Amino acid sequence: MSMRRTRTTVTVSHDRGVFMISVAAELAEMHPQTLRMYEQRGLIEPKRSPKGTRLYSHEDVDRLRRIQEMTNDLGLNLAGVEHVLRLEQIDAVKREMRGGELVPLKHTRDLLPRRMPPAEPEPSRPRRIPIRRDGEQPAR
Amino acid sequence: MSMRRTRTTVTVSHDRGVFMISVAAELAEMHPQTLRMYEQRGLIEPKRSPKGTRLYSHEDVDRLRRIQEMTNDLGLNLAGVEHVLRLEQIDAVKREMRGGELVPLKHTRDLLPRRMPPAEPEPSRPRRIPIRRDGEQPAR
DNA sequence: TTGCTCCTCACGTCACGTGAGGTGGC
DNA sequence: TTGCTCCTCACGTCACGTGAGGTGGC
Repeated sequence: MSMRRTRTTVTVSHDRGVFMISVAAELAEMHPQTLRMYEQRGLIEPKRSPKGTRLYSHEDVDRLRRIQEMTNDLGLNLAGVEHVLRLEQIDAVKREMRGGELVPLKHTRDLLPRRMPPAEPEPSRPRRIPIRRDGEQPAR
Repeated sequence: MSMRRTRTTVTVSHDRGVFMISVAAELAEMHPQTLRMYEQRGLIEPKRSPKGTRLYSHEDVDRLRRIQEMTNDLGLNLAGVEHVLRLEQIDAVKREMRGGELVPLKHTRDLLPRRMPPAEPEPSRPRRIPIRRDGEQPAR
């Protein structure tokens, strides 16, 4: 009867990488390949085991579910998801330095980078650089 | 020399419909057809002349340029634009009833409608209702 | 061997912008 | 008549999700 433990509660730190990709995918109700894609786009950054296997934390899974929500329920594309998450980031920072003036949201976008901040590997690419107003005025 | 006015400044109320679609489109640097599309999706609601011609206000054009920015520079799709504009709306309301507690943004999305509020004619449609986790587990 | 991991490439579907086509009134 | 408006329909392009194919180590 070596140390028979009945019911043990294991506490896992919220940001510790514990789920391999198949498990994380199942928890987040996503395709594993999708998780890899999101990582490539810089939406999520799972830890890695020494062998290189992705390890997702509880926080990571939560984030994935939020992304899932925006993507599936609200229909945002990934650029939209990135933008919203960034807005929340900014909002969190502003709340942190509370007590000061609240910056009116109309100007908040001035704080947003046109390109992603240093940490992010890939910038959100513009969809198109259209040549607009073409064929609108024959010759003027 | 009947009433020769040199340099008159006309003041136009910011929400008064004054630009017909071709002008508004040029000011916003968009295709007129795009403006019609945005209206159909509930992103913009220009006034109408008695004859039914759309009349865009300065506010409308500003809004169009903001949409343009999100769409072209940041790559958001229209669902994303709707969402962001709605978030700002909520934020504005919260700021209005200032002095009270700030609602943490993590919970802000609980205030968001799954479907659009009364004023909006068309709800943002979900992109897909995927049957996920298919082909992931053969038989379990 | 099986079942996972890693990766890259390719295809199908959908959103969205815009062109076209036909109407009607200054 | 011309040039605008209105509308609807259709097509091309791109994003994104996912399947497939081939690798390697418990």
